[in-house]
Amino acid sequence: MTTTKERERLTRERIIAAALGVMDTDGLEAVSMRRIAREVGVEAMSLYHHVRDKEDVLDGICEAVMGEFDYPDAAGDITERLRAGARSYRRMLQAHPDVMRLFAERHGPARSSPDSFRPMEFALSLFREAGLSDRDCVQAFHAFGGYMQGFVMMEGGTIESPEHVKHKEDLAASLPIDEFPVLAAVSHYFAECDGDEQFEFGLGLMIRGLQAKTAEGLLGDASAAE
Amino acid sequence: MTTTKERERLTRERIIAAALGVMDTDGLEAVSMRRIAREVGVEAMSLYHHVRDKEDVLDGICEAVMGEFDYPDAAGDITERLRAGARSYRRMLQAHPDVMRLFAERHGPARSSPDSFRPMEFALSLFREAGLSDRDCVQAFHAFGGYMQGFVMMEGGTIESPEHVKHKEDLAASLPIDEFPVLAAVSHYFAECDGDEQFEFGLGLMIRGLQAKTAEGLLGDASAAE
DNA sequence: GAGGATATGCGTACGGTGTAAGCCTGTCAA
DNA sequence: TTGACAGGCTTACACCGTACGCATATCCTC
Repeated sequence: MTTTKERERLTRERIIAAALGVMDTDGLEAVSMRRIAREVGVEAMSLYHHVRDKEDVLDGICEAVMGEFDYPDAAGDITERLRAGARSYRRMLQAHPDVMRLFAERHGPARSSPDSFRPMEFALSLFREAGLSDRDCVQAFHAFGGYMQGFVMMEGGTIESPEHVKHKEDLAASLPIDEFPVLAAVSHYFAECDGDEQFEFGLGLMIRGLQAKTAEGLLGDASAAE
Repeated sequence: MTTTKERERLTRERIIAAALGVMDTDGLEAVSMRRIAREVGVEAMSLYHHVRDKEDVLDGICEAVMGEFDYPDAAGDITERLRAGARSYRRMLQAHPDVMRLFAERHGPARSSPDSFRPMEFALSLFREAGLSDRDCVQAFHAFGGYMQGFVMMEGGTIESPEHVKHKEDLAASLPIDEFPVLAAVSHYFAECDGDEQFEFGLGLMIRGLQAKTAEGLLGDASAAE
């Protein structure tokens, strides 16, 4: 006779961890209440004692992932620290490829607990340290956040079937060259592109832009003072 | 007696247009085969004579949206043309808020027909005109594409219930100030932030970065020639 | 200890989903 | 006239989220 004692107690945390596990191994569509329940050794309806509904579980997944954000060491100059933070954020997202789809539904990471605001505070403090006005901190936050999430979203992550990849390549190769001259000319670089390098490139653009902005110094701040 | 003649002939295009309509008015979750069928005055299974499966319909939606991309006039200097292209892309996405969720599943716009490559060719030709090496064209494409899509994804679009918005504001307001000093200091700018302005800011960063890159001139090209 | 309250599990059931398989009929070529 | 076929419809199945009610294990109060 299994008592509540001997079978591990069901909690919201266990449920969300199980859901995250299912998402990572079998993809977002595999995440169903019945599947999560099976994973934790329980019937589907029992989950509802610990979570409001499925949406609540998905929010929990977002939170859990954000909780894995690895705050980089405060070493190097500020631009290097910005880079390190961005790399860390990308790694966090890449570790759970389908989480971007949840972010997309939620228009960004679901921030439903104080903890999930910590990476945000971290980012803002970096921008402030870089010498940006309060106003520009918010702007930069949106700019960098948009770039990082958009980039990871585009670069994929979930395993695409080889057949599917082949189909895309075939289509690209079959394009009429006279209508797509530039695409044809640069397609080689698309094929061999390295994710890390691409990410650094865009990151470099934004940081250079930021440097130009701070170089303007008081001008930028003055316009922000409104 | 309704003949095939008098009731408008069912086609893939009509199906996808209906699906897009449902998505725009009632959101992505409302897009079901039964609902689409009702919309075009038919039973669900009839759709399968014109469409492989639901995934095919969703791909079609992505294509249809990409087809709405409005190529801006070739006026002004190259940076202004880049800005105009980016604005146009954002407007396209904003016109169909939930399409970003489809893009997220597909790791970018589903490019399943030659037509859907046209905006890509356009973007690449702009970068080339800006003086970038072939290699940097691809890098810039990923950087700008990531930024634009990520930004639109974050800024939302689907109607969020007022209750939901209020909940988020309450949570943000309830954060302990000593743990979130920067967030507290700049929160005012989050509240009043204007989407257009934010978008331009990030866009400005990337373009400035690009200018710095092209200013290096031959150096950048030489390293790319490898 | 006895008794009741509460928390947490389970089972059943309903209305939704995507779609496989087969049927029925209007159109058209031979 | 006949036969093929395209393009609708119907039925059916396995899944989904979850409302509702019941059983039991735990704990608090007397």
